[in-house]
Amino acid sequence: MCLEKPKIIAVVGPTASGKTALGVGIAKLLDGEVISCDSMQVYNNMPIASAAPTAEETNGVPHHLVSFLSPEQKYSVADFVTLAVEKIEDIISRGKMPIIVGGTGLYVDTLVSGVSFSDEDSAEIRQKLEAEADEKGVEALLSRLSQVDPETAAKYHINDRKRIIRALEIFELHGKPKSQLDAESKQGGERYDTLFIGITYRDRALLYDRINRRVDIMLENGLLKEAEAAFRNGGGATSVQAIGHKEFFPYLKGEIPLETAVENLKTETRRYAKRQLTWFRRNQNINWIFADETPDIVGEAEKIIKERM
RNA sequence: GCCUCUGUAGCUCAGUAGGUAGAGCAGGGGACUGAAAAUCCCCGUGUCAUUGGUUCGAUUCCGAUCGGAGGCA
Repeated sequence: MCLEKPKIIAVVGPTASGKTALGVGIAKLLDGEVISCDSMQVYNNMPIASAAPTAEETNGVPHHLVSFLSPEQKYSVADFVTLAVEKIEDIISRGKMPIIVGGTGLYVDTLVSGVSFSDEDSAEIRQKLEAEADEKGVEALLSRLSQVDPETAAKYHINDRKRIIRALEIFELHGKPKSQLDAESKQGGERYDTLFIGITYRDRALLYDRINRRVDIMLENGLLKEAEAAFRNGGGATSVQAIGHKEFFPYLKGEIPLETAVENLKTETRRYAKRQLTWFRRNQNINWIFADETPDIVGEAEKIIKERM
């Protein structure tokens, strides 16, 4: 017996492209609820930096997985997928349409493609491997990896310390090479029948203009204060990574002028958008909408939905 | 007005003892399965300000012109 997979809609695209508005527009159209696929919006100390949807923006449409974690709490793809799957089931059970909206490509793809995770706790192993890398060098770890998992080792550059360590960590924890585990994790096949709608700008310069302007608006909305609060709390593992916080830390330490920090923030955001585009570009199933040549974006999305769903 | 320095990649600057040039940043492309807004890899042709001269050959030497910075007055 083969049950039909649940239908969901995924709205993806680079930062500042207008995903939030589109998600809300589609939700209104289909009586849906939004699940944020974003690794930073989950934290409750960075609503401005992460551009978490405001009450005004959501306009009554429920949004899930936003601003519910304090910055000390760890979060990962596995956590995200577990929570998102629950939310989606819940939304469907209430007869509503799940709409996943977000720019964290790894989260979106992992959720949709049906990768499954086992329980694991590898903090100790990782620490041990980190120490070993410091002592003997990453070369030693990579050569060990090529013994136990030649397929993965061949894909990694010697400087990709993080991934080399993770691959060894997986081997020590599960006794299986990462390449094998990855293959097994996909056995269930796609989790949903997903309609992808992407939003971006045909002219990259226009996207970059929007990013620059949005940073200025965030500043007007109190971004610096938000970053300062995070800084005073020791930064937290998350703010150290969060674009919109980390760029102000050197300024708050008195190392660079404010305007330099702002410039750096704009540059980092642009580069982030570029990486997001690289990620999404390889997904051939995305129906792209170009905001700079589409007067009625929600209308265009509606057309796509009617045609393909 | 005179003197000195300076004009090389989008930006900051190296460099060529004369044989058409290279770094950082920006920018572009790619990767990505428990940190992912993170992490990692690859990519550098530009009238060497303009214009004369010397030379087999000038971005490099000399002159003039036009920008820029500083000094003298």
